[in-house]
Amino acid sequence: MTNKDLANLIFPNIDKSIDYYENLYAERDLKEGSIVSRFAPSPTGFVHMGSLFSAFLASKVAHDTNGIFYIRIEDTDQERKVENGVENIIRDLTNFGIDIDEGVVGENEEIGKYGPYVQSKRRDIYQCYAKDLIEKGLAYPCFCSSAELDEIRNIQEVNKEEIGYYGSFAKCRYLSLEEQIKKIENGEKYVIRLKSPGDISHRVKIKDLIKGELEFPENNLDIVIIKSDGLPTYHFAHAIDDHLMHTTHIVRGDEWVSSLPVHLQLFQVLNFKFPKYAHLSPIMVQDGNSKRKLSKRKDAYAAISYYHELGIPNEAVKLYLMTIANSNFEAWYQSNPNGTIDDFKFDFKKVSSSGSLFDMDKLLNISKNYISYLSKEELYERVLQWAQKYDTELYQLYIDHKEDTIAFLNIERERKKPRKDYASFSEIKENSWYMYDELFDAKAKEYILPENISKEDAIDIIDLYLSKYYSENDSEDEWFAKMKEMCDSLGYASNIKEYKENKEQFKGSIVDISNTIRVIFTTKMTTPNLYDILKILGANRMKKRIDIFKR
RNA sequence: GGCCAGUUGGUGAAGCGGCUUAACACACUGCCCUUUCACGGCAGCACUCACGGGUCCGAAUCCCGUACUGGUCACCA
Repeated sequence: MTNKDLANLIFPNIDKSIDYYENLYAERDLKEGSIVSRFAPSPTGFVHMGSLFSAFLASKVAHDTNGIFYIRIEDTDQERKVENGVENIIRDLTNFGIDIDEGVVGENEEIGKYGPYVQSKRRDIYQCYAKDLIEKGLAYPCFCSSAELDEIRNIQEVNKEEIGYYGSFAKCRYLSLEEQIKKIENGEKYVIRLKSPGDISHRVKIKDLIKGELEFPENNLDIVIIKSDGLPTYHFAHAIDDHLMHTTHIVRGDEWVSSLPVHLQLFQVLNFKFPKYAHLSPIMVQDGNSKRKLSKRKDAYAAISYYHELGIPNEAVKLYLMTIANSNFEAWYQSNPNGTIDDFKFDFKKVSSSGSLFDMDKLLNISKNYISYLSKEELYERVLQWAQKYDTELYQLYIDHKEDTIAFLNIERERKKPRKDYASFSEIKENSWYMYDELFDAKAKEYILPENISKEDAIDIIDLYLSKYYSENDSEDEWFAKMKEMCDSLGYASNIKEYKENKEQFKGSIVDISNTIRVIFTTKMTTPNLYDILKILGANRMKKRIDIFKR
């Protein structure tokens, strides 16, 4: 009886050698310094902000260095698998504008030479390496039931001993080959465990690109590498896949740092080159007095679909994520206003090693800025696209009134510091409905005039304005000069300063007059520049709206 | 409980032993500009860097301890 017999008994159908796979998945032909990174989600639901964050950064570093960013699906937990899981993930990523170079790109679609990229389809590969380990006496079958494992744990807890399957607690480690074979032939269920060569009194040092030098006790736990269903655990799959797929940088959440000693050991035992790690701190959220990880269940805004529905541009979300990721990004972006994230060189060293609180205000502000710098045509197109999906009424209005819409969106836009009105596309309608007769006419209107102007005053003002002062073709300067002229003739101050100094001498000021006009045409006291609004409305529609106001 | 990490304002943070009377951005407040709003400008917002010790001529920056926060200790990833 030899280890080889045992290995053959356990994996009778594995006939390839590890050399076969080593040769099949040859080194990548990339330039020195090119980063190969990956996003490796479990298909358990949609992509949320946290995983998007790591996917985004992983793709960013790869693309910064002309490397490869690929997607691998980690579906070794068959129980947690979700219907359409893969499709949802790919959709979320592509909707978000993350370019996938390789790997899974659809439910049953993949590209690249290092596949399959779905772990459940790589069973033979994992088993091949596990078989090799058994042959070499570096892994063994373990027949302990979960009840036995619980018992071990209980004993360890009451004795305040190290918890886990190791040393004398690792009963199955000391089974003879004959016993092992007999148990297998009896049909007992088992897993494959690593025969850990580690010693807890030894320390291991591991450098993390974000967290810096980390030091741990060496792993001495005989961790499970192949589960009883024949699929690998995360740790084992990680080592095999990232080795075979030649991942250079592992970018993942920092919930993994504590398994680093296990991973290091696995790479050593398998004789693989240890990759570089970058462990990202999670995005946190304030919950009462404490902080917790952003949760897809508790926080609606954790879902990226939330931003799509709201009409917050992807770019804005990326900009936000990059400002949390690299503290120097914001300053860079300010000094490179025409640059895009692609031009910015991401640096792991600048990543904060503690988790930051999710700041919606900041995101909204970034979005507001981003939208303000879109050209009028771009904005129109973007809103149109968004509305097609989320607001069909607005969509129709945008189609029917393209020219006026663009003119409206352009008010105070084409200048060095444009107006910042909207943090999201969904805010636009509530701030522009009055520009569309369809909405204006249908709406039950409430005109709130300036305090010192009665409805009768308002009617007098508007009649006088239209008959004597308004001319459709006036330039803004001419228009404003006439407004002043009218103010003076009516006994309202055309100069605010004068008005403030001698309030008693006037009935009011030009503010009252322009707001009266504003309210009559829009019902609102606050709008973008009145001159532009009137220009878009035009004389005919103005007259109609005056009639509506009078009744 | 063991192991690991983090702790600068309401938020994100800069800072790496003297240039810090702690950048910058968001939020907030006030003023100015102004036909409203928005933009813009200015000012205010941490008497101090979790706390306690130590090293040093000098500490937010280095060391030790404490507290707190987070992660992890599965046949889940």
